[in-house]
Amino acid sequence: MKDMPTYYDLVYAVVRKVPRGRVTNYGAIADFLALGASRMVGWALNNSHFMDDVPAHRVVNRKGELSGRHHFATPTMMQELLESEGVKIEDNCVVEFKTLFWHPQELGDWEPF
DNA sequence: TGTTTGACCACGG
DNA sequence: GCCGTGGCCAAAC
Repeated sequence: MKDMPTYYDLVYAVVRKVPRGRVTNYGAIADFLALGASRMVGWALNNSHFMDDVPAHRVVNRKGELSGRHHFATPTMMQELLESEGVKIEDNCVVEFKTLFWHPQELGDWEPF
């Protein structure tokens, strides 16, 4: 683990800011953080497994599909977590994803720390 | 040190 | 509206 601040921390911070019962996608985070590469968000979330306060289950791909469910402890845990927050999941896709979609820019001015 | 891959997205056909 | 291709940056091999 590293202490030096990286885009990981920014991704983690943004994901933590995601309101409960709301979901976002990699592109939004990548665009908000100006990473220029959505793949990095996925990589960051991959390391987020070591974090407890990072609700990675609220992050889905642009299609609203739970692309990362396979990376969780159990493939169904991600869906269970989302449903537990009031987010309906059907066929591994977020129902009304377009409506439940949340953009980090909604925070306006935010502080990673 | 160069190649490959990765929880992706945008664009074009 | 679906499928194929390119691009993006970073880490692992």
